[in-house]
Amino acid sequence: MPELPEVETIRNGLRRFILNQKISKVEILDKKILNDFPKKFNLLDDCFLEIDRVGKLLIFNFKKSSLKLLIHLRMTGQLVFCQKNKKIKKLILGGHSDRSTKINCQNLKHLRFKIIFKNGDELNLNDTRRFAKVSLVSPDVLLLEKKKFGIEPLSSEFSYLNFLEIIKNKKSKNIKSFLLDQSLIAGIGNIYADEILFSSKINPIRNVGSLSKLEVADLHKNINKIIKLAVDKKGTTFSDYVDIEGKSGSFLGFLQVYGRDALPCKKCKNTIKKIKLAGRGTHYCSFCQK
DNA sequence: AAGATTGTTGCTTA
DNA sequence: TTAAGCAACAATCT
Repeated sequence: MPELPEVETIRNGLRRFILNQKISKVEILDKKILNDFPKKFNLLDDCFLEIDRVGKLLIFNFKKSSLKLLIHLRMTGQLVFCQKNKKIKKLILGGHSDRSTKINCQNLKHLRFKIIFKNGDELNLNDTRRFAKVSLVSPDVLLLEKKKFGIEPLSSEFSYLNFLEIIKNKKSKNIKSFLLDQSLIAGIGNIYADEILFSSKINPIRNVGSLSKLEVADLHKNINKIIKLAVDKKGTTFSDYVDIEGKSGSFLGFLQVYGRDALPCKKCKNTIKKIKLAGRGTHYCSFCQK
């Protein structure tokens, strides 16, 4: 469930806690989540120098090793930072709003991967459904991976002109699947796709080619606006997320259509519809979105 | 108790 | 060549 804003929130949280901490051990508890991982590796006494993000993918850079640790949380992955002897013992840095997966350091049922630091702190990867992917790869492989991603919606690359360039070759594509396509624009998932389309007053069943110039311009603006706002609010899907000040992700209160099936539209009171599109539950207001 | 859920890949069909 | 649709992946909740 974590989309760009949630992954960015996780990245910011992690940077504050694990950078420059000496690593003492890497534990693999479930091999299924390993994607591309060497049998032998040495990260003892190494540490994380910086954490990057592309789309929904986290990229961990080491100080000594040239290898890159890649973590994709997919749908139910959660990163939990556990401090050994501090006031804040647990810090849930990712995951979803499902109450059943309230995670803590002692809940080992869904623990898949773990990094232990020399001072006793731990970074745990929990994942109920085991879809998460963890890789440890060379810089070359990372470059190949990065090429699969489209433009970053919060980068300066995401200009109106570049957006036109992306959209002009996809005229026959459905607008919702266009937004969800990671190779075109990186990081938008189901929640923000619905919110962006509501904000742009565009019906999700429309074809890209049917959009007017004005609608395309509006859509471009709203992709940036919604994603930026969601990052500011530290994401949506963090029922249990707490940052160091004890604040949780608050975009939930800003949602206009997602999860509001059969509820009145916040703008016009018309009933929000829910349909299946691009294989995903899609929420929209048939009055506001034409 | 069947169906829905979420992200991504991969297959099939048009 | 392109895109839509669907199953698969695994676990859990409704």
